[in-house]
Amino acid sequence: MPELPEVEVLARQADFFLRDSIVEDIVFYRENLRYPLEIDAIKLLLLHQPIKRVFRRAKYMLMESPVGHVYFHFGMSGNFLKSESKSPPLPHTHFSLAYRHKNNRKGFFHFVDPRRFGHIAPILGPLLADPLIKRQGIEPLENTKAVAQALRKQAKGKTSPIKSLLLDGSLVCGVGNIYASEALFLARLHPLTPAGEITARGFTRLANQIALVLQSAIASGGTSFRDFKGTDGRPGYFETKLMVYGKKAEACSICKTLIEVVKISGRSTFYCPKCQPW
DNA sequence: AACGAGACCTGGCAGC
DNA sequence: TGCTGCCAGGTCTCGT
Repeated sequence: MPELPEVEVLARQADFFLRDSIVEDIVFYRENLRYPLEIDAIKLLLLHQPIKRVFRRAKYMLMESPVGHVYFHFGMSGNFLKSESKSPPLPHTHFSLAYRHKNNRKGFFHFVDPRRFGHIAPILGPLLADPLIKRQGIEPLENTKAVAQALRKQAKGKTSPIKSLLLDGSLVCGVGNIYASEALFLARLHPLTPAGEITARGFTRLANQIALVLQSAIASGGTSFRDFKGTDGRPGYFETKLMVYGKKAEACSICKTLIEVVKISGRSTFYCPKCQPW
């Protein structure tokens, strides 16, 4: 579920409520998610601390207090839901946080993740020195020229498909399976094109379209594919704007050719064979 | 070194 | 209706 836009939407909504709030209580409902949870360290960083801000880096949501950061990763099915009630809003709620804002407004956030591919972990030292943060690639919304250059440099001499390169988060972060298909469609590049064969102009087009599709998805509140919801439980509306993802055998909205699907490194990849010539 | 497959885990859905 | 098998947005690890 959550790629960059979905995490951005969750982080903005969480920031709105949690910035300048005190964390009054934290409850863990289990001792592990993807990995064992460092519950004591997370409590040390958040409990009774004021939240300075909540923001996103790559597909991670980061909560900052005066003593450090805690990151939330949402895996494939994770979500961060706001509620007025202390009790878990859904099955598979693994963590709850009670906050009180300095204006006395209070509430709860709940980390819900049925598949438990997500994780919550403390970052004790400086954020930029953390190994996890260090291995994240370029933010695709910040500098499209740098994205195009990085992709081009990495692609040099490579015969592996461009789609695989896009999913490498240590190069360009935050682009997941849905938006990789969408950006390649918008840039008119066949997903199986050997990365090394793409021209400089092709990479510029691709970097621009990655940024555009991500921005558009954020503006729409994320992709409500299957089960994604914002913290308020409302779905995003970007799904209605998807051009190829999940549209196998449907007519391309540009040329009416039927959308095809191919597995690339094990992930379903959707494309229009006419709009995206190889 | 670089790539792909497999693993993690649950829920939803299509097909029988 | 109910069972089985397949598929899913991410990312780490292992084997080739």
